[in-house]
Amino acid sequence: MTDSNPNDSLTASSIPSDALPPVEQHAQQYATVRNAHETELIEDYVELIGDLLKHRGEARAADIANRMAVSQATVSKMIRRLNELELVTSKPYRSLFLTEAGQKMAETSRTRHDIVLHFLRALGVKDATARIDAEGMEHHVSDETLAIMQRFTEQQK
Amino acid sequence: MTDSNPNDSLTASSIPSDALPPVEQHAQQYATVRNAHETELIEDYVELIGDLLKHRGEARAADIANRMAVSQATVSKMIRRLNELELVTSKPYRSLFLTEAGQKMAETSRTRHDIVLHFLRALGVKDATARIDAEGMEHHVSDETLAIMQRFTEQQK
DNA sequence: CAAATAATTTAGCCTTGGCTAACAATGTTG
DNA sequence: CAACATTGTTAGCCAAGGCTAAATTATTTG
Repeated sequence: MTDSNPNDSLTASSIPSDALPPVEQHAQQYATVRNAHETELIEDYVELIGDLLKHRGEARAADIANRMAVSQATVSKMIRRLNELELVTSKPYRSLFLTEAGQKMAETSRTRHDIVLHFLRALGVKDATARIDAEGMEHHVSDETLAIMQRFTEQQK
Repeated sequence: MTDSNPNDSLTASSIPSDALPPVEQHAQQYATVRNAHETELIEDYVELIGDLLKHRGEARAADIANRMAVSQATVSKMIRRLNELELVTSKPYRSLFLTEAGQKMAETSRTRHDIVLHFLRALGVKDATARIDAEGMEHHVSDETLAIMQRFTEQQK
């Protein structure tokens, strides 16, 4: 129980963090993360498709592949999934469109993404780093934290 | 090549949040996240094993399974992987131990985790939420951002 | 100390999300 | 308009990380 971790420079904080949480709470943490992982790639695709439609007028599989640094085959397969999930509509060899559900998801993702990105910049993180971090963090930030981030960013202006 | 970006010549910081980043940068963001995904489960296991050893004196597969809300079979399979990666040592049907590399990873992960957790609490996020968010965020926070988070937390004291 | 219980491992299955290679459709251009 | 280039799809492979069921190995206890 006595913690003498030399690398932990934060043990002086008011709330100690070196105790194991109760099993149920701990399990909940991991389960939440696993759950996020199932949806985050989907959200990334939908968000990107929405962005491409907005800024380029069309979303082509080749563009997605380039922007995600992934093969076209991977994109093609994923688009089939998005179709099954009724998030996009597509005709073979033609550009993509978002369904209503897809648009809603794209918007939500984009908003979350922007809040996290702006927050990181407001904190003082360099742009390139903030973009990378935001991409990874956005799917793991609760609504509660998101609201706090947004407030923080507003106050910095 | 489609998707040439007319805004590529602008400096990063002047790109408004609703513009698409240059393809290479965008690709880098996604690649970084994919890369993080490959290691984060490993890190979670190693971190948890380290915590169990520290607080309970031993790390048993059943405890890991309970705390991760995952089957024992899944844990057993993962332990084989951790062995191959030379992060843990184990004899069949016996408790686990971390190798030197494993200990180092556990410590690093724990430190990152704590910094993020303390930061979120310093921001004003409720404890239970902060724990869940920290679990998901920790693997996606760059060293740069981590340092800023730590500084922020210190100033709040 | 034998039997019951608990813990661990193995086997075999599934889904996801990558890949390459080959093929098909579309677009471009000499 | 025929040939070439680009884009999209399909087939088939792989590894990771879940699961259940069954077998194996401790551990506890009557």
